[in-house]
Amino acid sequence: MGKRILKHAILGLLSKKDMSGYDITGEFKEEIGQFWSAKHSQIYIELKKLLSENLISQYIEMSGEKLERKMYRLTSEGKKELEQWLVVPDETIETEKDVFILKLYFIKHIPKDKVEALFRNQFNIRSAKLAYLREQYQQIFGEQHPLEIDADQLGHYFVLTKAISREESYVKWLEQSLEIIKKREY
Amino acid sequence: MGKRILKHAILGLLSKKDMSGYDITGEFKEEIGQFWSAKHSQIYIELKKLLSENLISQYIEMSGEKLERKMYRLTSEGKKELEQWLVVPDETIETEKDVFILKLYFIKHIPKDKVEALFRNQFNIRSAKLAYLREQYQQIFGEQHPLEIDADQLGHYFVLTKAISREESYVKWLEQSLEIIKKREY
DNA sequence: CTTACCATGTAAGCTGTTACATGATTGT
DNA sequence: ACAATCATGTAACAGCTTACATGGTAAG
Repeated sequence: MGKRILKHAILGLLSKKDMSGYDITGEFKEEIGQFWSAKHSQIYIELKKLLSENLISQYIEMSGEKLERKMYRLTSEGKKELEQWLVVPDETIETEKDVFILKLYFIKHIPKDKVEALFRNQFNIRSAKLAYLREQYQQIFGEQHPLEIDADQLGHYFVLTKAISREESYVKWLEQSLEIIKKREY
Repeated sequence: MGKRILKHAILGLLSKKDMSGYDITGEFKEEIGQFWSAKHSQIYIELKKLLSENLISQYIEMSGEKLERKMYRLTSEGKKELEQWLVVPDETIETEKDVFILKLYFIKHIPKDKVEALFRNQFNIRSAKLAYLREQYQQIFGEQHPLEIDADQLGHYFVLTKAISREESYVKWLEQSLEIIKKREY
């Protein structure tokens, strides 16, 4: 049996407010998408499953004349399920897969100039992501001190600071490693 | 079509030396398992696929009287395929999934004492991992300067330093975040 | 003798991606 | 008109995990 993480991610998102499948798809393109995501095709299927498990309920909202938005709301059962899942500590850590580092493990088979190109590509992507995350942080929290952040925004704060910390560390390591590559003859 | 990453990971591992499916399974429990891994059930299937694609060849080695080890070796085609794959820059970054941070996004629904327990649990797991990685580094590279590391070991060096950097950053962020949690009333 | 490890494989089921398919709404 | 975005869904396939299944070897 799988761990049904998407199931609980959706329950969590619906705990903030009622949403459609389309809305949920959009959420995974925002900050939380740094740590979990899914495509709409999977989300619509999961929503049907949750509905049949009575963890969520459905109602229709109209967008204009004909366009139906199927809105979903947590049931009390769904809220209970979410709360139970949240407090269970995870005993093990999943492999945090990273194809760039996997490739680097086989660096012996990559020509030196190509190695530098791969590093620069990764540096550009990661730097752009970091800049985007910092901008998000500024827009939402500005110069606010963490102790003064609203309880409703605390989850958002942690997700953003974690994502920023992850990318900062990545970029720093890339810089250091590229320096080593450039200095070495191999 | 998928990206066939396991396929190339196996080709990469076989580029170092001939291995059995069991050996490859073992490799994914070592350092490279920090960035990619697979279970034996998947590996045996992938090896058959690679064999039918003529990217690897097979021979039998005996362990004792009756126990057969099916050894695999890169073919020249396989080596070419690997080298081609290695130099292609990845345009996008996959979501680096992390269930702990996902849960934290829904912190509003976790009682304060349980939040602290979750943090401490994560701190213990990550610290242990970091200690293990540092020990590995010491054993393999000791006080050696990066510019003096053997070309054969360079991939290993980058994978280990990246894993250490990742865990250091994670632990630091956990400490800072737990401080905030403890100071806040919510 | 018994435990841990070596060694390979299949089956069932769940998770996730890509592609196919359709139609409405909003802004230019 | 046209494009971008809103909105929902299914089908086929690929990736991955868990469980089932079997047997050999080495050390105490």
